[in-house]
Amino acid sequence: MADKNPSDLRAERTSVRLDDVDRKILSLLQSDASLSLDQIAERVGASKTPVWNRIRKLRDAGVILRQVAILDPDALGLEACFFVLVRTSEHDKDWATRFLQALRDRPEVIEAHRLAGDIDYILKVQVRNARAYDRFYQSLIGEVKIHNVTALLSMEEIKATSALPIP
Amino acid sequence: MADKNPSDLRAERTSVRLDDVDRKILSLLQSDASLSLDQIAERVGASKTPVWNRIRKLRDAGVILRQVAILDPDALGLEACFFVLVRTSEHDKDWATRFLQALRDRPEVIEAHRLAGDIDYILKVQVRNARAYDRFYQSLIGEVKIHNVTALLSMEEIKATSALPIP
DNA sequence: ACTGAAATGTTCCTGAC
DNA sequence: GTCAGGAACATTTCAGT
Repeated sequence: MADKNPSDLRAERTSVRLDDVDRKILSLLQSDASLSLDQIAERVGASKTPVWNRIRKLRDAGVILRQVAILDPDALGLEACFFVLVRTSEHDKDWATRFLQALRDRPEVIEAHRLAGDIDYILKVQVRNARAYDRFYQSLIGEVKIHNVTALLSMEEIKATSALPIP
Repeated sequence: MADKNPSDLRAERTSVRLDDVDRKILSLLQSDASLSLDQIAERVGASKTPVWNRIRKLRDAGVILRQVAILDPDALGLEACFFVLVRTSEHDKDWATRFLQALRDRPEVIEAHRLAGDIDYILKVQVRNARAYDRFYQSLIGEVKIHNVTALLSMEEIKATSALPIP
């Protein structure tokens, strides 16, 4: 996988200009990246060459980041999903660095965001069961000091898509 | 690609047995599904045919759900990400059906979970900016009655992966 | 800038061993 | 598990529109 270099000069600040054909291509690839060039060309109503050129351009422009396989958490026995709301008292840079590293090092942490407002961080954590979550939690608070933690347990995944709304 | 038949007898309730080679294959495909069979075979230390048979088995068993392209939200101009905590007073089935449909219909809703505890639902919403979030919010509460909503604005995506921890 | 065709190399997938 | 081969596909190029 290509690393994201934050200092490189890709056109990420100014959002890329897309026409309807680009949008259709992106929309198709977001839902099924195993489609062949022939199938994509047919569905967007163009021929292979221009479609191929557009996909290349979208990749180079950084619109398409990568292609991945989506696995079923249940089939892997990962039946518990928690959203974790974190409040911290520490706000120095050293603490933040260690906290971020702790999150990046733990594969159970699927997603982590720093927030505006009185909750400082939100995590999405996918584990086998509640006991596995507790192990994760104990290990995390053992590694970095955290003021307050609220865990929200998901009972049902109503919707989960990797597809962004294409503007 | 083979169609998924929802009524078939896949072993999704009992988690599938995996050996180290399966785990390696899944781990590779989770981070880069554009790898060729040759490359995967080389990296897991096996030859093409057995690797191909394993991938087929993992697909048929429902462990590998699908293959998608991951897009960059910033490159698409989707610079605002909100986590939305929803409390409702209504708990009848009709309300739930309409609420779920409203979420499924809105492409800004990337993720939606029903929760245990005093917060009933959590949503992840990806939009262009705060104004677009407000439009989404107004439209949602206009469609279904919601008791209480808290929006958490993401300032920074610390980690975001589609890769599950493989047990 | 797109189409259609064609050439070439690569990869997939099957079947034999 | 290995190997080999035909089918399918991706990736260029090129002439015509």
